[in-house]
This record gives sequence, C-alpha cells and structure tokens, in this order.
Amino acid sequence: MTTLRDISRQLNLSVTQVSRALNGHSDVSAETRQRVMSAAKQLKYQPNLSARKLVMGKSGIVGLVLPRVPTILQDGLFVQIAGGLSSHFSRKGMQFVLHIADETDDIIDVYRRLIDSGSLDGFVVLEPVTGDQRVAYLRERKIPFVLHGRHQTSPDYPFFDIDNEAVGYRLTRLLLDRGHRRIAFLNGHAGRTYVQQRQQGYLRALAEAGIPAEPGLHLFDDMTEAFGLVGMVRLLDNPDRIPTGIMCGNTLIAKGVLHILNTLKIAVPGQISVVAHDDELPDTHTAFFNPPLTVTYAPLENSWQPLAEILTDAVNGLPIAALQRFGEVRLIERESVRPPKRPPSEIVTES
Amino acid sequence: MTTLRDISRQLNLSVTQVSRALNGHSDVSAETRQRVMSAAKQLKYQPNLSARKLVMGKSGIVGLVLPRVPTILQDGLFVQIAGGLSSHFSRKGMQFVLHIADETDDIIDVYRRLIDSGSLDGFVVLEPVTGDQRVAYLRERKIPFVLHGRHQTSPDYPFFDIDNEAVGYRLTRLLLDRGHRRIAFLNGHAGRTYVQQRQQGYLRALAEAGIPAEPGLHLFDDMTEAFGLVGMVRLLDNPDRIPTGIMCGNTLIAKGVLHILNTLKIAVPGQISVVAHDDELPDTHTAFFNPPLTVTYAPLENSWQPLAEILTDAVNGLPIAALQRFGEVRLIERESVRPPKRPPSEIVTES
DNA sequence: TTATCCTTCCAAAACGTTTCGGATGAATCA
DNA sequence: TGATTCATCCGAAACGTTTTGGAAGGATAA
Repeated sequence: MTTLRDISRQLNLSVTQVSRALNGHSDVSAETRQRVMSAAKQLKYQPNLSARKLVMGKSGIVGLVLPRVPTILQDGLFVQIAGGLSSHFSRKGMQFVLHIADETDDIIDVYRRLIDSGSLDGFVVLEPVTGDQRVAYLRERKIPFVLHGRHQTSPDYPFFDIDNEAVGYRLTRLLLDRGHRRIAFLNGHAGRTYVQQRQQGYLRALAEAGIPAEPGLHLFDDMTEAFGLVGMVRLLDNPDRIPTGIMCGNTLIAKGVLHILNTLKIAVPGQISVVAHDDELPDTHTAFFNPPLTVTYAPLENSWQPLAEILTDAVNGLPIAALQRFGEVRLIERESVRPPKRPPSEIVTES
Repeated sequence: MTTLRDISRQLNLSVTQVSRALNGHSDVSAETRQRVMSAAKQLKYQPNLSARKLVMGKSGIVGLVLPRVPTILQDGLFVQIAGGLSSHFSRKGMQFVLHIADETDDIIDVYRRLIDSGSLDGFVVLEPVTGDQRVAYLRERKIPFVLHGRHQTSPDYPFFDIDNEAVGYRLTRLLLDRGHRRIAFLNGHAGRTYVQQRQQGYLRALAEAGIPAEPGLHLFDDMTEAFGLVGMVRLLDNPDRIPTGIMCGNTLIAKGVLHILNTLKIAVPGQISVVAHDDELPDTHTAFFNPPLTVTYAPLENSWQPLAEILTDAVNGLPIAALQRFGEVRLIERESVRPPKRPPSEIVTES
C-alpha cells in the first residue's frame, strides 16, 4: 500500500504539498501538480479512507436504505438500482452501501443507527411520499442526502426529479388535441408525490380545455399490472361513461389495460386510445407493445448518475442551487392514439 | 461525540487503560473495568471506527461481487441475500458493500480493482463452480474470504456449507427404503460443486442397494421450473423405463415436475413419488405443494449469519479450524412418497 | 535480606491524512 | 534602496484509537 509519504520521498517533496496537489489546492505550482499526479498514478496511490475520515470527519461512504419488501421490487429493478448507483458512486471514488432494513425495524431507527455509528456521509432516498419521515429526520440531523423526486414543489434540499406536472399535462394535452373529451387516468399510489404532481398536470390540461374533471375517471393504486386490469374493468363498468382515452402512470399499468382491451376485443386505438409514462422498466419495451405505445419517456436508468453526482457534491458542501436537477422527458408518439370515432356511449363491449 | 480521552479524564485513568478495559484485555483490574464500562455507557461512548481502522490497518468493509445478470437472480432471492448479509454484517460492526459488475467486465478484474483500491477487508463468494477462478485469485492474493459451499471436498479455506453428499444420499435412501428401484434425479447445473456432491450421495445409496445407475435417469440443468417441466417429460419418454421416484435438486424443479404430472393425470404419490431438496426459496413453501412435499430442508436464510460470522473471524485472523462450518439439514417427511404400487412399466400416461 | 514474579497501570509512538501557521525567495512597488 | 506582495513550499499538530515497552508496588521465592 503506497502512502503520501512514499510519493513525497520519491519526488523530494513534503507530504503537505503532495496532499495539496492531489486535492487541487491553489498553492501548488502546475509543474509540481503534474509530477505528483503521475507519480501517484505510477505508484497506484489510493488514499486511506480511514485516515481521511479521521481528520475530516467524513467516511467516503454513502448509503441507501430499503425496506426488506420494497414496493419497488419487481423483477430486475432492484438489481438495476443497486448496480447503477454502486457503479456511479465507485466511479466518483465513493463507497456505496446498500442497507436492507429488517421487517421489524422502524425505518427511522435504521437511519438513526447508521448515522450514530458515524460512518455514513450521506444517503440516497427513493420513492418519497407526502410528509416523508425520512426526509424530515435527515433534515433535522443535517445529514446530506439526495431525493429521487421531490416531496413538495420547491424544496430546499438536493433532489433529482423529472417534471411530473408536465408529464401529466403533456399526456392529457395530447389526447385533448386529438379530440378526446373523456380522459381517464390510472395514476399511481395516492401517497406518492409524483402521483400528485401528475394529477395537477392532468387537471390543469382539463381545466384549460374547459372540461370538468370526473372523479370516477381518475384512479389511484400501486403501479402494477393488476391495477391496470382491475382499473380498466372498472372504467368499463358504466356503459355510457366509458372514456375514449386512457392515461397510465407506468407501463405495467398499461400492460394490464391493453390486456383487458385485447381480451374484450376493444380496438386500440380504434375505439380507445392509450398513453402512458414510460420509465423503461426492465423487460418492458413500449415500442413492442401491441399497438406500439405513445408515451412520455424518461428512463429510470438516467437517474443513477445524476443522483450520485448530486450526493457527492452535497457531501462536499456545494451550495443548494447546484444540487437540484431535472431529468429530460421526451414525448414519443407511436400508434396507440387516434381521434375518437364515435361518441363513447356507442362503444359496446362483447361481454 | 465522546472519546476515550473523555472517559479517561472523568475517571482519572490513562487512555490506555480505558481502551484495554473496553476491549477486554487481561491487565485491567476487575474494579477498574467496571468503572470504565459504566462510564462508557453513561457518556454514550461510540468508538470512532475510522481511528480504529486506521491503526489496525483494516477498513471494516467487506464485499460481495455479483454479475449484473446473476444466475441466482429470481424474484426476491437477491433481496434476501443482500438483506440477510448486510444486516448480519452491520450487527457485527462491519459495512457490507454489494458490487454489481458491469456486463462487460471480467469478474476477476472487478475483484482486482476492489482489492487494489485497498478498502475491502474480505469477500463473500457465492455459487462456487469447479475450478473456481475467484477462489483461485483470492487465495493467490491472500485476501480473506468465505465461500458459500465448497469447491472441493476438504478445502483449506473458510466456508459455510451443508453436507450435500448427505442430501443426495438421504433422499435416495428414503425412496429406496420405500421400495423404489428406479429413481431419477433432476439435479442441477453440472458445473456446481454441490450438484456433484449430491450426485455422489445418490450413487453411493444406489450402490449400497446394489442398483446400477442409469445415466438416462440423472439429468443436469439450471435449477428452474423449466428444467422440471422438460426433464420430467424426458423421463416419461421411454414408457418401459419410467422411474417411480423422482428427486429434485430444488423446489423450482419440483414445481415443474408436479405440474407435468398433474397435467398428465399421473397420481403423486399414487403412481410416482417425488422428493426434493428445499432451500426455502422466496414464495415457495413445499408444505403447501400438492401433495405436500417430502424434502430435505435447509433454508438458505440460515446461511447469512454464519457467513457473516465466519468472514468477520477470518478477517480477524482466527485459525482455519474455526472457519469451516456446516449447516443443519432436516428430513421432513410429508405426503409425496409412497411405495410403488405397480412395476413402472405398467404406468400409462394419458397422452 | 535480596531476587524474582505478578498485577496493574501509564507515557509515548504509531496509523495516514489534512490543515494551520509560517518560511523562503523572487518579483513588484514606493 | 527598502518595503511589500506573491507564488510556492514545509514542519508540526491534530484526528481517536491500539499497541509497545516499560514502571511501580506488592507478593512470593531463595
């Protein structure tokens, strides 16, 4: 194991200068910095994290705490998250530790223990809910963290998010522009903030078009294929109020919806148009749906790198303005939308 | 944050004695140790891990490296592994980091990088294969590790394993004792060591009973439901050589086997008996199979604690004898075994 | 008595890093 | 000229722990 002293000896420099050179301080000449850099690379210098933490009070380790039965757990998604975060953090020279809480533990206790043991610099927090306790606790203890999403519109903490209000608005607007007037929204779990933000976009678009919102057309539940199945059946319940456009909170819901519509031989987009928001979940490609789905597209996979960057910067004390970033959302139009041919009351299900 | 010095000042002792008292060294009087202990509790003393790691030359971090598309990945199993290991390690004051290798990486390069970065004390290695490269590499570099399983019969490195030879032997023996003579074994992937060990147990039991092994009755493939389906169909191929007893390497295979048998209306255990080894995979309870399955039972979940203990001890330099442990295997008899009623050739499939 | 051995304690060094408070010499300014 | 600034460097202290190498005192052995 090579240390700063090894480098300093080889270059006839003081340990101080070597340290300052590697950490980008100002009072090091360009030439010295170069020599130090290349010597460090040649000797495969790796800073001793324990020593650094001892003097700085930081550990270079960040964490993610998940409940043992994560709501986000669906095939492969977990691996994608853990893999994505861990590789981007390690690329920034940080250790990333995944902590899975016992079922019995209160999640806040887990954070408390991890923080008191003093070896975590910060946290990534996923799936925020309204009035999120984890966020409240971390803020109270002034521990750096980054939120995937926001739990209020203009927060004063670091986050990475997409503009979910715009997602709701754009999907609704697209259907409105094609002439749809009765638009249903199979959204997500009502407690999630992104669900509420999408709801706002949906309502705003409807309001702009002068269409009153019908509560029965806006359903909330976990974002699963089962919700798509059950929700779609419920939307078909009342024959003269069947919507002509369906918005789905994610692609699993859309899968369920399409399954019901195909089974009942209701043509998509002939009789009912379907759109969705697409996070690009594992093994779910909306381009190959039947019909290929029109979506707002913002792959989850694009989140890991910004999350890692933001948390690293937060730990290093950058100002809050640099720590709030938005991901890009693209609207991809495919073949699941068409203007409504007949008034909705004329649609007949083959039940 | 209270330190050793705080305690020493309060008790008029040296830092040395406080440290030795807390770490259970011998040259501390019983009375002093008591005073130190209670003062530490009262002041809520938490040792600074970085300082300890700095002087001891260890990082307190252990790792698990998995390929991005792990062969062991099936719903929830991954979470169980990561969760089990991480919680047991953190209970022993260690950090557990999960590293998911990029698809493109050679797995040995990943280990090399992690080791060279110098911040990992040891590794947990899962799913050993014969001639395992990871084991070879870690041994060569003298990095502490613990193997889940063994890759040879009496290895000289730390491991936690169950007696797989006994698993094969006991399942075979059970069927033999019930009068079965033609016993098939849908084992596992031929490269895995536990598969080979179970094979040895199977062959030993057959040999003891004086029954020649029929190669066509012993199949190898990944431990999936699909293997159960396909394998069982193949076993039924040759009408006058159909086995009366089926051994399954795990419960997924058993699921496939039972599915085929149920579909073909072949009674279990009436016409064919089925047994399996049960690791208690997530959402798979052999007690609720139809019929309830006779199994050798050794829940995977029982592995995480011993693995964590063994690796911790290995990092602390305990002798090899203390680092090789076996898990318990119980034979649970339920309702899937009965003596064969008719010679196998009289079984007729309703194809 | 003196020498030897425990028991119980402590001061100081060490681990590898960052940072504080200067030091040095050259260049610039009055 | 002497004073001031600037760029570049360094020694030493500090972080909190464990460990080394003894010291002090009492008990035991010769």
